[in-house]
Amino acid sequence: MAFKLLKTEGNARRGVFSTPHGDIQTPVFMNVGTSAAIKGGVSTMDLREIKCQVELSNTYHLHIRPGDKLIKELGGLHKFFNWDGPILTDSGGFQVFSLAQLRKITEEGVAFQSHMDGKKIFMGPEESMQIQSNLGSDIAMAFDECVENPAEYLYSKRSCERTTRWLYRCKAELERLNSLPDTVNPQQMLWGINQGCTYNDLRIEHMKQIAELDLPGYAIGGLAVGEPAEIMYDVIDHVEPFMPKDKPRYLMGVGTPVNILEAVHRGVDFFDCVMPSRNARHANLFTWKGKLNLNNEKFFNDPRPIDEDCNCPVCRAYSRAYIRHLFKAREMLGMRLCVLHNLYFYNELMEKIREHLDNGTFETFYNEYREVLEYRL
RNA sequence: GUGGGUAUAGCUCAGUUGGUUAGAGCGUCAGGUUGUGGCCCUGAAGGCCGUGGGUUCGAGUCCCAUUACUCACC
Repeated sequence: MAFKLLKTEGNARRGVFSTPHGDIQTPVFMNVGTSAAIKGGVSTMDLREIKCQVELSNTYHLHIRPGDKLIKELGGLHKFFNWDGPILTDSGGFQVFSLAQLRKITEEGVAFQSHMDGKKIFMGPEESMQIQSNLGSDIAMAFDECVENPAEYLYSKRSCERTTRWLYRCKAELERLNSLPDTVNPQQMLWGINQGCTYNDLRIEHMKQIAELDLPGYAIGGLAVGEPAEIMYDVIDHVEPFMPKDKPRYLMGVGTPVNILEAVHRGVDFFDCVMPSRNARHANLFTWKGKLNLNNEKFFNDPRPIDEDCNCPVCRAYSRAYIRHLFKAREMLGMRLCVLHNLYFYNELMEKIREHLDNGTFETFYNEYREVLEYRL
């Protein structure tokens, strides 16, 4: 369970991270399957074909439905949805703040109502670890408070301090759970999460605190929540020097292809984002020449693939006109094809980044594609 | 055939005792979407108010005729 740094170019890093379910080549994009399913009808049978290395699922959602105890009974998440590669589970911290109703935060944890049925639920560090242990993911994320942006300085400071205390409880609880005889994945790891809103001094102070726990990985959370991208980059620039060099860094929930390029450039290794799949469900696609909205009328008779430079299973077989027709006809296949393409694009973007890092040409690639990827076709 | 009802945006419909530039939802067109409820948000285009007369300073609105659709009865 270790991170091996293979090569660096500036701050950018090329590495490999070992997990109980195989190695992860970094930088990497994790494909988001919140409820143990990639939205849009993509199954784990498809994941290898679209170059997915890591799948991400969510504690909050799976706890509410179908229930983490059921998943444990059925042999854990890997078996449940037929994926034998690495899985990371988010702690539920973010969802408690983004989805749940009527939440009440105390030192113990958060009491809230489920967004599905209004049921009252309590989740604290121990509960989050117990759920993630039942799921048996390879990487469990710490239970944190994702502070809204903007937030008061004093509130952010106190929240960070509490998130640090929660992190110690997460670590203790996971160590206890991993030592139990019937645990699903005894080598499950805990990664810590840096918070601090947009206050660089809080970010740095918090990062120093959580680095002391010597966890196998560290994330930057609470970004891309409405602040301008430049502020996000600035926070990364400030926090990165205080993140352990020999541990993977994960920028949670980010982002656009350009956000990812910029973050890799600044030393980040792991990413996840709903953007490729969510946008795909509305026919918003990413290509090597820019962004494209297949709903646009101009594509109604376009015989070309989504991206002529793409080698994904969708671009090898289907035209823009056909996929646009599927969307207009509300056929679910349209959504599925677009999600497959966008995830392949993201995974291929990461593969190219890795190749360029291997070859020492990342800087050139970064400069060449920063603007192209934002262009609207 | 007789009697009633309806006719307004592509669709389903609002529209005050007659009073500025006739509205909504859906659809269309175009933006947005960052640790995911397929949700949602923003903007735009789109009307000879069935047709022809009439009353009035002024008609989507009142009157007459006509056409189409529709319901009931014969």
